[in-house]
Amino acid sequence: MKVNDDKIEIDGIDKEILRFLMEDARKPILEIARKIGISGAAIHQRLRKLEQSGLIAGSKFIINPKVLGYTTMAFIGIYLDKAMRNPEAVKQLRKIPEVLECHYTTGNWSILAKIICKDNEHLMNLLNHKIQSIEGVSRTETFISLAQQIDRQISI
Amino acid sequence: MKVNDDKIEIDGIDKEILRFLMEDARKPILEIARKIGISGAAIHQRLRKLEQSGLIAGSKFIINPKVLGYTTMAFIGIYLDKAMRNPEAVKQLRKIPEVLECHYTTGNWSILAKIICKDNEHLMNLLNHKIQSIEGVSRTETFISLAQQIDRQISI
DNA sequence: CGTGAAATCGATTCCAC
DNA sequence: GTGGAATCGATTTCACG
Repeated sequence: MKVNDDKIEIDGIDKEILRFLMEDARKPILEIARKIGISGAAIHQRLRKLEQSGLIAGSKFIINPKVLGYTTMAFIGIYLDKAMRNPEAVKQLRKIPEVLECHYTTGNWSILAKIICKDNEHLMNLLNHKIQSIEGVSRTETFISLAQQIDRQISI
Repeated sequence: MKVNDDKIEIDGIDKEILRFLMEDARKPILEIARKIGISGAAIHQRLRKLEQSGLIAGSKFIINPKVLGYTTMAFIGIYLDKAMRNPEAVKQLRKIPEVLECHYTTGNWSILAKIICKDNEHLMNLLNHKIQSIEGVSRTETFISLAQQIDRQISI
């Protein structure tokens, strides 16, 4: 899909529509229409515009990992050997389903990853057997999330 | 909504349904029904079960912050004074819309936050004027995300 | 568990205004 | 922007297997 990164005009009505759908992607359009006093057709027109602008990147069902027994979230700072090409390490990380996010970062590490595990033992096995064994990974630093207090998107 | 954290049975059909909807929350149920060879009513029954189990935590439209000019993501490790009650700091962080995630973590910091900014200047202002000025924050360490390579949910 | 049908409502597009 | 028409999907309910 083409993305126009420039000249996006978002008015207050667009924001109201988006705020509803960012909370619940399946909220009925006609219900939103009634709440903000606009026709359903107008909402559809605006949503098409917002999709074409690239502002709406899609929609997702959100899964609660705790219900599947995944109760341990952690951030892993990864040191890579200078010789190692970072993309190869990322390719290996992508194969590990527990890795939810992976960023090239400034600062101490080459890569910062966010991972989800069932428990501390699972986390330890992941670190020792899967992440540490990636070629080029020299060292890792682990920060376990004891509790996530904020989880949201950009405010519009 | 009540959440049953135990005795959740997810079979292969549930997983197929969820995989579709985790990619696109507005994918037509009947389209999913046709693809996996089951009736629409059966999908609805399973979705009700999955919602009641708490596994489905909701659905969201995903907004692309870049289109709004937010191009700089960063992780901030926050050191808090021992005397400071952490919840008060979180309360202040919650008021800062640029803060997308906030975790109590093991390790060096008290808190690890993920934030989104328009640019480095915006990030600097946020750090100097909003985060550093929170009572109890003694020091911060900033890791700018140069590129996010992986962004996904738990695999089911 | 599953189905198919009915009923009601929403989604989506199109069009005339 | 609007409303109406048309077509399709969403959702629930139900009788049935």
